Amino acid sequence: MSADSNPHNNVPCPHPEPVDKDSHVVLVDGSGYIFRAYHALPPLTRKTDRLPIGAVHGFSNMLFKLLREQTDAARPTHFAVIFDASGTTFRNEIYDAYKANRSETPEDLIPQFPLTREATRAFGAQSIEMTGFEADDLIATYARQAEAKGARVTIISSDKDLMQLVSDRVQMLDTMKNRAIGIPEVQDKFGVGPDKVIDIQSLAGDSVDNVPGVPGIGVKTAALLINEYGDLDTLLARAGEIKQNKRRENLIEFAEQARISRDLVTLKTDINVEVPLSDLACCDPEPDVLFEFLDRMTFRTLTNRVRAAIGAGDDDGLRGNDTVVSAPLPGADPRPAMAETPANVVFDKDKYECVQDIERLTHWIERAYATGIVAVDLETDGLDSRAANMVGVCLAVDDNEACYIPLAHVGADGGDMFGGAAPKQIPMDAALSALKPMLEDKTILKVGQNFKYDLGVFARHDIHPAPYDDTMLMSYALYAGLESHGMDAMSERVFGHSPISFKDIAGTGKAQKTFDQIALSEATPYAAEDADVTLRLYKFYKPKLGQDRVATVYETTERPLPAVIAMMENNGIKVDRAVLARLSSDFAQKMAGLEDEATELAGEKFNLGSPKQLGEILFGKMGLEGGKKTKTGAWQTGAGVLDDLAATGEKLPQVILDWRHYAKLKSTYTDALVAQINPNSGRVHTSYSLASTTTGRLSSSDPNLQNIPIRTEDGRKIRDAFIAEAGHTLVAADYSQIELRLLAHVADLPTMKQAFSDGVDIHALTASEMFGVALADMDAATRRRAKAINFGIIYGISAFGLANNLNISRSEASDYIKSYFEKFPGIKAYMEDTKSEARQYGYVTTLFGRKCHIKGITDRNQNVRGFAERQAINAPIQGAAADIMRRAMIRMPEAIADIHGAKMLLQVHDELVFEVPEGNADDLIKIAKTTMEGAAMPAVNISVPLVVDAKAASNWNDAH
DNA sequence: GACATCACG
DNA sequence: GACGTACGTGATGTCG
Repeated sequence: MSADSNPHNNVPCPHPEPVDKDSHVVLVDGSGYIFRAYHALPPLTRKTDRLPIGAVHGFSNMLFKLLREQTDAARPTHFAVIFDASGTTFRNEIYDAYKANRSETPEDLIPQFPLTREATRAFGAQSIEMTGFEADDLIATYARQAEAKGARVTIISSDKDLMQLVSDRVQMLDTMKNRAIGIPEVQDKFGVGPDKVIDIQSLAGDSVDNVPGVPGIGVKTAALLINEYGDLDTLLARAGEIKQNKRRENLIEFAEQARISRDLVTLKTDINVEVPLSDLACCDPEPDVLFEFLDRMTFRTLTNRVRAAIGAGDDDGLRGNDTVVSAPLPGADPRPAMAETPANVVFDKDKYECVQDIERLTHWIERAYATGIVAVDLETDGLDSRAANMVGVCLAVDDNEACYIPLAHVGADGGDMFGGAAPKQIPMDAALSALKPMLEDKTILKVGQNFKYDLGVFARHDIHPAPYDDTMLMSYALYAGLESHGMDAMSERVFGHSPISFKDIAGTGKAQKTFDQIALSEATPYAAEDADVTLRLYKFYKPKLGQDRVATVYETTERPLPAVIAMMENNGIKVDRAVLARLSSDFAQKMAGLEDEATELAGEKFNLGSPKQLGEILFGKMGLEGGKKTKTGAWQTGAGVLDDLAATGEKLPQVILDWRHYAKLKSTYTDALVAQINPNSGRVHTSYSLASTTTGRLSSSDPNLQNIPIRTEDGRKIRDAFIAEAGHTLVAADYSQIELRLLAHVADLPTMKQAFSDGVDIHALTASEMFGVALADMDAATRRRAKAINFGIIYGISAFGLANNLNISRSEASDYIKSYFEKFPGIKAYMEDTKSEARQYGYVTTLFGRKCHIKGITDRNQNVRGFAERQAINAPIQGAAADIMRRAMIRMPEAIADIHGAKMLLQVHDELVFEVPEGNADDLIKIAKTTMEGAAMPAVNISVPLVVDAKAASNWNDAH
């Protein structure tokens, strides 16, 4: 569409604004964007008529986002979208083959071109095009004009042809990758600064645009030559000096072709533009025009966002029938794009029902039977699934078809919370009796969000829902490391809908109400909405599991877990108060003594728990050398620093270290654990999070039972307090060296695999390989070094890290690493392959197919990228170990079912703790070992044996 | 609530 | 050549 054939294009701006040094001119490469959006984004079609609008959708979102930038620095003062006009350009006259090898424009993209122009104008931005010129030339002209007036310019594009425009005032922004391109990025890409980009492109050519360049010269060689000779003309003039025969001949023979190429790639900066720069000034969009457009496109979520942003428009008329659906991506497994938003999102809280009699409850249960699927959510008066009491149940059977069944609300409706009568409710026993058959019916799928919690509460009422799906775990299988899996955040991302927050109805802080105190009129919309959202999330995520190839991971290592973990959490472990109390007072005494010592050494009383005060005393008052500041400017007083100081013979640092040791043990363990003993069970019940790590590990909290001390003698004593019930015994079973075994398998390290098969001490073997010491003569210090290196490899080793850990020089550490790579070829390849996988896909995968998303792997900041690379190297190893443990845990309940009274209590990453009646310990050890050692099978046949050590004892300390 | 520190695998 | 780094977690106390 050319400028003069479309009366809407290139219209003057109603409010021209001169560009000056305070201006920020944003120029969008509209044509470039639409092609990229078309190929990169999932195909969307308007539901009403199948009109393809995916690229328009992406384009509109981008416009909106740019135009409502919140910071002054980022907000544009001038904004235009520049398009290619149809027809030939001056470049075709220079070189008739220019862009001749471009393929046909896809058919379903063509109708989207006029729509993007329309979107541009609807958002109040200028849409610019000119016959005979490409968008790039117009952008170049405007950019140079603005630059000359001292303005900042941002070009929205990732087209390398525009990189010649970059300067200290002009930067590019790739909105799809959210990457800024400035001078350093150009330097990275071309090996020269922006001012020499043209010379590089003239030599290297471009197969996409059919720019010929000089044969045999690519970007690397071109950069080499330009850096040596300065510019293209000099190079061509002195081409005879070049040593390499072929290169010299080509440069001479194709000199003219290089010059033509230069004319092709050089952007015109002197176009006599029809629309002056000042006319690009931003205008507020006309709400009527904008909403009409968005409505016609059926962009629901964007409509909502726009309305929220400009506070205009009303609900009526914009709520169309909907709308955008995504076409499936056949076999595609692209970079982990955010799930695109479905547009049929209308939440109608008025349709939610508060169920207060058994007839209505029966009605809802029948609906669940009719649909075969029901979202279930429990409301309780607390967050701890053992201490909390059930307050109500929510069900959802379809969009907006949800109900809340209050069961234990106190008087709040129509009375004060002390004197008011409780609202009308179905007696809990009656309601649960009615619900139980449906919840346990194997033909009805129950859908929950973090269903482990609900299962735990239901279990205390002897209800065991099955089968079930868990939306949190679906999201985890799909997006671990990329997105959070909380319901509110998912709802916002997927539907653009923020559910009522608990704080809104319960308040915050000390005055926060528990759910049973909330009036039904408020409780119903909140509670029913959670079930409604959960069911919708399920429908949205379920097909994605297959599309994104994580269905097996979800089904085998995620979905079965909540029931198993809920059972473990409910089991809890017995803790001996007396042992902890005695330790607590021991530690307190030790601390008191150390405090006196510290006061004396420092010459004043100070708070030993304050790193700030300590730093002042050590490095200020006492004037010790070797102090380092943290990034916030405080003195570092971590264990490493104090260790170094202690090694110089200084007394105070060691006293502090000892004091901290006892302070940690006392506050975090002896004192805190006692407070965590559940009054009903007399045991400690941790809570495991199934979806909070990036690698598939579980985490434990309230209290964390995965970090009970073991490495020091004092700390170990705390484990004496973890005991078996009378007449029972504890069994601890842990995988031996599972991560190193997995490393040997995935990196294919023959020497290491052989050692594991032979049952050789792996650290000694490593030491022997690296330092040439015979296994029989191995000394502890050498073995310790090798052990540190083995761990380092798993963590994505760096010379600095290893040096730090072993207290050796960096060059020495560097030599160790080099020698490790030589002795274990395969490691290097594994590391490179893994990093490359992460770069390509944005995630790495474990042996079992779990995806671990890695952020920052292509970041231009070396630190950020380095961190991401180490994560990428570690994640498949830690993740595979986690997968194996999950598989073992999932099989364990059935495996130990024959041992009456045997219970699984705890998981500590590579260890499981059981409680079993005395006399059955040997049976349990046998079964636990077999189950754990065989847990990778049949999915993966690990090429080294997995070995589990297990031991029974009356307390956790002795079980090791 | 951020930060520093330290417990675990 | 300089830059900061071991991987994954959660709980505690201090301090603004």
